[in-house]
Amino acid sequence: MKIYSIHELSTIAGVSARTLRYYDEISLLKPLYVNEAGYRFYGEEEVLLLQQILFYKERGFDLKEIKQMIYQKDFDIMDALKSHLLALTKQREHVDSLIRTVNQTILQMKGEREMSDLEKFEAFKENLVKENKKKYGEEVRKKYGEEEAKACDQKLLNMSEAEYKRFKNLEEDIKRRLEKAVKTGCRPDGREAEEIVSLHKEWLSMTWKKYTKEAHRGVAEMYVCDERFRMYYDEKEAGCAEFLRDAVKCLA
Amino acid sequence: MKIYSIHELSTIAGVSARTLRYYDEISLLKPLYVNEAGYRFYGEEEVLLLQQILFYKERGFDLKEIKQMIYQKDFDIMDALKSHLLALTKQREHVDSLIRTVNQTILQMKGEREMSDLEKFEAFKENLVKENKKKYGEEVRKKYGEEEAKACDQKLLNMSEAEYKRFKNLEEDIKRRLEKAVKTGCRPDGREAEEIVSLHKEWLSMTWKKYTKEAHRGVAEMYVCDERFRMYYDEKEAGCAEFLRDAVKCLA
DNA sequence: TCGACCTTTACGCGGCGTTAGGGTCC
DNA sequence: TGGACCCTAACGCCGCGTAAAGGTCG
Repeated sequence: MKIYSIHELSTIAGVSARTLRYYDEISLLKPLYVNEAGYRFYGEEEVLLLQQILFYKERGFDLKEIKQMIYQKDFDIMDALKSHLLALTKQREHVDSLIRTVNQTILQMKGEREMSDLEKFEAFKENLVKENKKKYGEEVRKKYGEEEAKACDQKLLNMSEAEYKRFKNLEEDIKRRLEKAVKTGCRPDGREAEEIVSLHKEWLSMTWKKYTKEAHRGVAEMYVCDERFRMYYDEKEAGCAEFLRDAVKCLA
Repeated sequence: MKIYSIHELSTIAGVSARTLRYYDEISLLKPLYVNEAGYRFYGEEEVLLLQQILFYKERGFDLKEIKQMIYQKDFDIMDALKSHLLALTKQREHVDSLIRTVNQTILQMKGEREMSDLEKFEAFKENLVKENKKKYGEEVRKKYGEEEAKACDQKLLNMSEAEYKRFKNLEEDIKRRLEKAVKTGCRPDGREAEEIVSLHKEWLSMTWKKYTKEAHRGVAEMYVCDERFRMYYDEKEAGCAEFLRDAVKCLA
């Protein structure tokens, strides 16, 4: 089993050694063992616990609460992980809500919209922590049961960071080549267009169960209709979304 | 102009009165004026400043830093808002990254995947704060110029909370009716299907610039191919995504 | 005159950062 | 033997919460 010194663990986990000593002091995370000189050493179980601690911290629990949770007699890491998933999806909604508030405030400053003072703070209040804390106790386990599938099974969010980065790179590559193709006036039934369509197919296939031409054409059509997508493709060069749609229409 | 007492402001902003007094004490947020009895009163400008303070807090700045930023000679709320947008989109990515880590950890615990100890903490480290703090200073303004469009112009995130809630309600309504239709064995070319398709069209139109049947059919096709969507519709009742696709094919 | 609001002053806490002074490992 | 690591002990900071003791407003 891999054993870590205090500095090693602090490095891989991105916390300070002082923090680990403090966690030891308050018995939140004890080392696996301590040698005669007093040096602390941590094993695999401690690594997992530390990860749990950090997740709970992200969710806004204080250390005392965390201690109670992870040293409950029936603490189950699997349950905890599922609970993190739920909490994190709430976090996402919270951030989205903040983004909307910023956007609305911008619109208001431009004079394009009215906004009450209450609205300006709505997003901050969303009882994040309260909601969060309710979600543990006895009836949690049932809740997980119901909501588990909802939170877990989005393919994108199930990728590893490595996979995700590859996915993102491909996405950017497609965008760059699209921009160039439009700028240089390529034809949507030409050689380069064909390659772009093929890359796009590959990219779609990373998240699709079964690829079909019809769906591919449909998505391309949507890129033009849905502003969120069109703005993405047309960000630097107008007409990219349409070029992609036409290319897919011709070549997919 | 609307004038708020300390308690009123604390209520609409979701902070404590103590906090406001503390902000006064450290000269982070002074009242508009103080009456003879020492009562504090806040006006519209203070409301806006408090909103800025809270945004910066969400981004992880401490009060001293915030003070420096908002009392810079050339502080511009519009610039600040745009900077918040950028920071918040990073936050979203951060949360997504955490979600992926949780999912991967779950897979590892099920024995379906290997995971290094480093990977377990990758998402926590993402130099959120550091990245965040770099993004202010002289060269910020240029940056905004470049990235502004990217961050701002997603239609969904530009909705007000009220609009957004209506949007979400419609979404849920569609889902419920779909589930019922599938469960009761409705035909995809029947009466109820027609209504669902119509609701779905309305829902799409809330984010689409121009609605077209082709795009509608395409999206419906995609719902079946892309797990992320199919899982959403099929969550409680299998076959919803396919039902919707078939209905759209027949009736749109 | 009452009760809801406001004030200042002061102590305390959580979660560490940060020395200071010294031991240990290879 | 040196330098990279480790230790404990102690103080200090930030951002408030909280309580005490009292003034003010309608």
